[in-house]
Amino acid sequence: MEQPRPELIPIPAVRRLSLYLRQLEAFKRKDRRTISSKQLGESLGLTDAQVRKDLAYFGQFGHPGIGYRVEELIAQVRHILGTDKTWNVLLVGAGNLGRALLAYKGFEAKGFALAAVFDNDPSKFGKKIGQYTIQPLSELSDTISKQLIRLAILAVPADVAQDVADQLVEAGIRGLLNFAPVSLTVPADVALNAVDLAVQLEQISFQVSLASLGRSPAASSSSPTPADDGR
Amino acid sequence: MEQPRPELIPIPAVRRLSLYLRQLEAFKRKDRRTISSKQLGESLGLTDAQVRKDLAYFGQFGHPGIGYRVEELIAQVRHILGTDKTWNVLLVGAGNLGRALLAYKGFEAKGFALAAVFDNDPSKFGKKIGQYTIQPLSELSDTISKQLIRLAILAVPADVAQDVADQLVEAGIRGLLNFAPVSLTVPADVALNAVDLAVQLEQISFQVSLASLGRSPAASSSSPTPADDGR
DNA sequence: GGATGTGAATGCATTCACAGCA
DNA sequence: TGCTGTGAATGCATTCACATCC
Repeated sequence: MEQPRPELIPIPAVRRLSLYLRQLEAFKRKDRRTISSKQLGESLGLTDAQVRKDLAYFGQFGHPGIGYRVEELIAQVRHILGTDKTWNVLLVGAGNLGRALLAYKGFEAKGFALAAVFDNDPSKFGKKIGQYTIQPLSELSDTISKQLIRLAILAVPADVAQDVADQLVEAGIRGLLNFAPVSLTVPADVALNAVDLAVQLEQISFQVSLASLGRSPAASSSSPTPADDGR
Repeated sequence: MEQPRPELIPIPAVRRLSLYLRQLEAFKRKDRRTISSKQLGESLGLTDAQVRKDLAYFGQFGHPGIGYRVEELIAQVRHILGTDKTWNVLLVGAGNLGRALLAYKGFEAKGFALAAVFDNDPSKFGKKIGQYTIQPLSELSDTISKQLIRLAILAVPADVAQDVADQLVEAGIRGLLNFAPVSLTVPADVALNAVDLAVQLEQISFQVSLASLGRSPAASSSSPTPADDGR
């Protein structure tokens, strides 16, 4: 009955929650009505116990003997993640990456709506990208309060990223997704996640180097294995 | 003296290694010659003990009383990650995201070189993007063996991602960075990392929801805190 | 003094294994 | 029987604290 104290929820469990949601939506598209922890786990390369434990951190969603009802669990997970309502998201940086993110249509279905685009290059001010007009950073506070924006995506060059982040926080942004290859400093009450392409490639480089070297004499093992995901 | 067995290296330590490298390169640009575990840790929001333990998994790189010599440690970490040599990387998917990745110039400096671009849309075959000519997937094996490519970036729509991944593996790719929002299945000896934009935003949504709700009466805490990074 | 490298202690996260419900 | 939810047991990762070296 009691909601579990958020403090004791493992961060990895929250990350997996997003993956469960993605799988559940895929199962729903295939008209699956219910799913067991075993099946959901297998689709992600996880054990059934892991799936049950993760979900149990947030409440009791399953039905003994049945499993989880797909549609019901989707609604629950969306509610937990906060994506049952739509978030307005602001983008800073109208370079290549920024424009690609703008063009990506997958957001809306996931509960995020691009609401405004900013850049610090005066030559871009007023120009339109699709439906969006590029605004100068000086209009940040205004736009944020008028459109109730709380989340921002940062797709600016590394050398200005901290400066822009500071302005965003100052203007009231509560969560930040950083694509610039630098480590940002923000107040403790501002959520921060980072995606660094080079870091991702380096992780793969490490794994491949390791495999081609060591991996024991039986290096030619290639069982048609389950799925691993971004870590 | 002995190289530590790779099996007992924590995966989180490898992830942080990439972040250490990024910081070290930044310190080098500022002409720092040496750095202590404390300073390196602080720049990333980690403890000194964590930094020392992580680095010690891979060897003895420090100098008691001095710290780590920046340039020396950069070379060591690059060697560990396998980025002291350049990797040829292939891109599949010449859509918005793919083109943005192509345009991103940060790769070379990090040890990765875009070597070829593929798509499965016949109307794109032969077209040029920058210096790259878009090739059909049927030429995968050929190009991979001729240019010695082992890594691939997948920036295709979700519904064809698994199919393309299978072809890449079949053609000899050893590591895969997946941007499609699906969970891929690959053989155990193929390295796989995934970046899903929606998942990243959901994590932030969760954190922000949590903060605005609970976070104890003292919710107005905003100490100008250290850096958190992609998790 | 100022720093590393590292066993030992702690703290988290995962897995096990089973009671209980449909 | 089939499956969940969950304490208890295990296994990893982080932190502590100190011997050691410049």
